[in-house]
Amino acid sequence: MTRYWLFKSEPKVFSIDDLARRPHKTAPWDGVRNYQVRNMLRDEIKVGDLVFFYHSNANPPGIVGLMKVVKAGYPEPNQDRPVWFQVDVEWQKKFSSMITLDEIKQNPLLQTMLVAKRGNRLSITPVSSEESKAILKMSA
DNA sequence: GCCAACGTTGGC
DNA sequence: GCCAACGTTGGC
Repeated sequence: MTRYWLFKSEPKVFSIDDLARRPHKTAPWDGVRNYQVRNMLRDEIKVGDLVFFYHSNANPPGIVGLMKVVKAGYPEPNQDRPVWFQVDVEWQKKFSSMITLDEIKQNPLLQTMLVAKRGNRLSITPVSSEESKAILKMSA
């Protein structure tokens, strides 16, 4: 069963277009420094899982496209004590228009999304299959 | 183990 | 740039 996730990135730092320009449209998702998210990267996120790319700190913020996990959690290179993990993601598609945070908040099916809740700061969150269907429908 | 101070995230 | 929310740190 395919699982869905939402990964946040500031487009000024790394955008969906940056991912599309990578060799093989693939990049390691690194730099996570939160233990809860680390554990998801290490234990839960699997090859074949689909990932919504969310632009945070953007104007407006929102979901801009879809990625796929092509390599499951492995330690970031050159780490010593606290070992941080990364996965590799591959660009799948960019939505013809972004689904803004505002639209997410206004869709009754997406009220449950963590990203719609104030104060949520996790850079990676699970997305239910119902939520993912609703998002994909909005993007069509 | 409590909790105040501090740092970071991210919407606005 | 502001600031609310919340995770982390470190003194006790």
